[in-house]
Amino acid sequence: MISDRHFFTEKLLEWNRDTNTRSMPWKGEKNPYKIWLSEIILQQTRVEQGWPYYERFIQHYPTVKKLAAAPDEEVFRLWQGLGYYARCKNMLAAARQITNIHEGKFPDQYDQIKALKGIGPYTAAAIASFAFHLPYAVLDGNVFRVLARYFGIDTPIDSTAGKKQFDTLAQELLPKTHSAEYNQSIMDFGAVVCKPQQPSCDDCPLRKKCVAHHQQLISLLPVKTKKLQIKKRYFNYLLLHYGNDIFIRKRTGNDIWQNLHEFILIETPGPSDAATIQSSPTFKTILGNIPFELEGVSAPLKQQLTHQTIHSQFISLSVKQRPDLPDYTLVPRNSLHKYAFPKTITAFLESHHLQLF
DNA sequence: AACACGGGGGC
DNA sequence: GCCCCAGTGTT
Repeated sequence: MISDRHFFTEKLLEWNRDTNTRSMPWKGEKNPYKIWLSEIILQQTRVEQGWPYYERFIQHYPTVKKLAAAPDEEVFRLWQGLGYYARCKNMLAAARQITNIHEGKFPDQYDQIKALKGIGPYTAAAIASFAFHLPYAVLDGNVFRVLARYFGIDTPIDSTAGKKQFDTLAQELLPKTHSAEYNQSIMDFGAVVCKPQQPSCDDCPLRKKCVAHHQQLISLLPVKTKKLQIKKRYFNYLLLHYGNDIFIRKRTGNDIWQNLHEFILIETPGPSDAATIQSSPTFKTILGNIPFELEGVSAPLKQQLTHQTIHSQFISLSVKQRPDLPDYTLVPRNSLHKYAFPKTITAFLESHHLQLF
């Protein structure tokens, strides 16, 4: 077992030096701010998807102090479309933690790094090893997969026991004086060779001692237990025009699209046509007895999220008398570009050639 | 310990 | 349609 571990680590580093051609904009980066930014953006996000966002953020905010001083709305607008919006909120909070508590200097100890908002065990280990060469092993989707297959571990990776087992193993495998190189190697290896589907076992330098390869377990490892159930939700958006203005609000609470904006929302348990919406009690609460003109109704739009399928339709109305809507703000239609919206809404606006950018 | 959180891409 | 992606915070 011990020799298998030496074999594993040595072959991995050798593969990285001789064969690995994966290039990324932040590879070899030593600036902890840039490493941190890239890691936050890449959480649960493909490199190709996150790359342009990373470059835009670095361009707008070359230092953590610049980011900390930026207006929230401007930052959310830059994050728009990337998903998992709590990351953006936490990133901003962390930037301000660093500026206020650490005087703008990125902390260089694991515990201090992990204490920052939005930084968990993975990101803390990544920053600690890449920026400061501290001996912390990263544990991300790639590492779980590589370890589960090579060592033939069938403990579910989404269980507490599994996390602990893999974490212990990963930490034991880490060559303490080469943490950055090793962490980079195992993640690249998982992404390039030991891929989720159709891994390149024929070219794999580890296959000689890979348990999954020998026992035909490649497609069965790693094991995950949780299966997600997808809820259906029906969003009816009122585009309520008052002169050149329109009503929007910022989404708060624990629901989806935290901190993004939206129009007047009437959520219904099932599909509703525009006529049903207009005669609903909620609609009456919104408009009272104010006369309105129906401008148009969109076709139903569908957006697939990880845990939800959102069916939405947009109902355009105009009023000549201003309704009292304490939760909503009235903004000029041509200033909508200043606010961050979820994909469903930007897609709708673009398809109707409404000014957004 | 279980669950929620976006959007995109591969098959 | 299902799985995965340089995971974290909340309940």
